Amino acid sequence: MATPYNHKAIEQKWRKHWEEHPVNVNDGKKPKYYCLDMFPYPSGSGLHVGHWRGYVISDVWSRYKLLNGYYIVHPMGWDAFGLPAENYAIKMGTHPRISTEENIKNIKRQINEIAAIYDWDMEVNTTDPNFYKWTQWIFVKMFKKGLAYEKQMPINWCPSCKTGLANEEVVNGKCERCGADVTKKNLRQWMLKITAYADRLLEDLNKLDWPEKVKKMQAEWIGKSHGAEVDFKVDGSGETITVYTTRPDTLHGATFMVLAPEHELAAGLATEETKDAVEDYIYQASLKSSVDRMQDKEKTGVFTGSYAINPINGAKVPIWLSDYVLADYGTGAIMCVPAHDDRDFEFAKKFDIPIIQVIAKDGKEIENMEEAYTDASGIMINSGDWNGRESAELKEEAPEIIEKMGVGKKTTNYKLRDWVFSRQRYWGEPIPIVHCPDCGAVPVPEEELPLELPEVERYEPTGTGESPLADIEEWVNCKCPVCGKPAKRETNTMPQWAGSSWYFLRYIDNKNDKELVSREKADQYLPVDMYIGGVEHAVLHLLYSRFYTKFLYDIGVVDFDEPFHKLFNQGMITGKNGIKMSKSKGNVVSPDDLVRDYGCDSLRMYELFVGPPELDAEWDERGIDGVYRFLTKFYKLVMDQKDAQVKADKELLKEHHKLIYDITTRLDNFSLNTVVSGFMEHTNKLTAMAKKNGVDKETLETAVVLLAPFAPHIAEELWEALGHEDSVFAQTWPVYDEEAMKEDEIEIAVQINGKARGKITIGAEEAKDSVLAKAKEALADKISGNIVKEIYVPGRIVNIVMK
RNA sequence: GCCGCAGUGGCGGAACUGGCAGACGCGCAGGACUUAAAAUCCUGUUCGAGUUAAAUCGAGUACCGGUUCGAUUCCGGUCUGCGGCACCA
Repeated sequence: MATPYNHKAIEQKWRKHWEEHPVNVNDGKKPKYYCLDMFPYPSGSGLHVGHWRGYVISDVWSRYKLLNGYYIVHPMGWDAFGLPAENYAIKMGTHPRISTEENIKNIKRQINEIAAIYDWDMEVNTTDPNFYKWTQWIFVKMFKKGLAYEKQMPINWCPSCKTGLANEEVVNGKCERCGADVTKKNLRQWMLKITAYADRLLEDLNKLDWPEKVKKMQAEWIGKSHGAEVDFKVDGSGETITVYTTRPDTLHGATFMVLAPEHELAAGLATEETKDAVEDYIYQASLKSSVDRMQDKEKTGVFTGSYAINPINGAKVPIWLSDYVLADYGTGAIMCVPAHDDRDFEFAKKFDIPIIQVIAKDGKEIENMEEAYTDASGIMINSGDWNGRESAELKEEAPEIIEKMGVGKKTTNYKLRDWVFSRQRYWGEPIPIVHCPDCGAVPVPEEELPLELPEVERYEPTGTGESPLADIEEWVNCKCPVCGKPAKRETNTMPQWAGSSWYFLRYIDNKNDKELVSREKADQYLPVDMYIGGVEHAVLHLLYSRFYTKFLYDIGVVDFDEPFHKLFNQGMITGKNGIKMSKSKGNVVSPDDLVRDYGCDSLRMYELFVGPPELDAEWDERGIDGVYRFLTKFYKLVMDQKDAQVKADKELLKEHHKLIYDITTRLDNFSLNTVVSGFMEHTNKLTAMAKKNGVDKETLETAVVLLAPFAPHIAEELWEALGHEDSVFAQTWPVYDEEAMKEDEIEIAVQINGKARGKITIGAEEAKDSVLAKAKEALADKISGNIVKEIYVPGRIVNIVMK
């Protein structure tokens, strides 16, 4: 009788062994495979079983690649700057550096419990000056290329986090981090010109092996649209108002025009009579938060008293102001075609403005229009020269026609805005800029980087729009790097995304103090082959990283312009009733107890077994018993049979190759939950076979190698028990033989009129006639009346159709 | 409002290109071992009818309809849940 499965002893033994004899070694000959996890921020609550799942998935995949002959680049690090870390420190009444260090220690311990093959020599921490030196260096490079610039403008402001936010960080009008309503604040900001990369960010999505959902989200976020700018002269003044439209085909139907209240000409268009109303409207609009403005479904507006001339037909159209027009998209002014746009229609109805239909619907002009006809299909009417033309065609051609007429031009617009890059918070990379009264904004010389974050007594956000760094006079006051005159340092810091936008490049050369990454190493180990993490970063981190990578490609740091070849989004593990795990909800499940009670191998397999890896799953730990029982069974099977001296017969050989086939194909499809059930099924089968005639050693060895990526400790233990001195991870992934899997005889179902009525056993290659004869014989008592049709799908099914 | 994803036993889920729906696991029920319990092993487990037990029959993959010899799978419509976008002209 063999000793029972003792997970504690086995896991301890091999953990120690692997520390001394790593299994993933770079011999310089093997091809590389870079498998990356989204690195965690060192939260105070530690890892929960949801984080674990992601890391288990990436480790299983890494070990699978390892067994396929790759050297695995599989690093881990800490996204330790930023709001979450700082907010946590404020709550705990400690310094973020201290709490961050403590949290990292705890999380690192937890991560080591996963027994993943992370290479800790590659570890990075975004708050390490040797790391953020390069975060600052990238900023300086961007500044020198004109991609980082200062601007005074109303930006998204989180009153709770007391800092400005990027557009991407505002979700449904709320702060992505804390959920507070976002307001506007007029601040001097550092901006990154991500819009300069809009086209490439959009086009290159085609190159990526990413979930369609994420690609679509990015494409929509970039929001490219084609159209035209059209110039409308203001009647009786020299002014011109340019509008942007995607529907220039409807130009004849423009019966009014609307400007955003923030438009620079807005106030000036008022006449004596309208002056008070216009000024009041502009003032009221300025008080509204973006949330209010978004949620006000009822349209408001004010007539300026001025008119514009429609350049296509000379019609005089009233100019209105309304806050449904956005100041920062297009030109901040639109032409309004109420007949063919829902919003314009609503506005025209409310303020009693004429509606002129210019595209026939079903060949007709609509009487008593009740809603806008927004399809760009139909024949043009009421459109002068354009009458009779097809609107869809005209939509494409109109921009050029307008351009030829000299009243506008063809143009393209994006929803993507430049990236608000400065934060009025302490815990971030200082922006390496000096403000000189004579020279203006001057970058800190590259050789002086890193510009270290100074110690402060009070690091809490001020809420004034100034960073806490502004209070440190000895730090703020400095000399201009260009002229040497007294100057002041920039006191804003960078957002959390700054470090995470490029950290994956640094892992492979994390000790290099001359370069961000050596070109030689970059060429050898980059880019990332597989990136695994949650979907919540679809338009934040993943978009920013692509932008950074393209920039670094442009300045020759790396030779690729997309960072992550393949992306996998694992589903979230939630608490009961699908509620997100969080400390405040008190439903966080820590992996620690489960590892202690069931072992790492069990938890690893259970994390996969809970459901398809890409879907969310409610955590219910009762099921872990099943996985533990499976490992116990598997252990017993191998230990009982290892010295049985059984020779593989045909049945065993068949089972052997089916096992390889099932596990490999399911793994290749990333169907990790069914890999686990596949192991259970085959182990049950092998256990039954063991009771009869025993199981051959080769089959046991194969099973152990296949199990290794999932349950590495037990696999290594059993590999040793099978008499091997090398590691199970030094083996190669088994290959199945289709011939060996073939069945001689198969059982198939026989249906009558599509309903299963019996079964017959046939030869694998048996001819149709013979099979049908057998089927009819087997179901003779159920066949009556006329047989209309007999169907045989080879090797699958017989269906007899009767009247 | 628009777009996307999903809906299968008591529960998590499986079913490859249309071919025996419910694999595997949890839970539950019964049994074996035990003085007893735990652990382990065996048997059963979609619902309903039927029977000592079976055989057998009927219904069944959110709902309604269609295509097909045959539909969880394909098509059309409806409902529900989740996610994304949301005055972007």
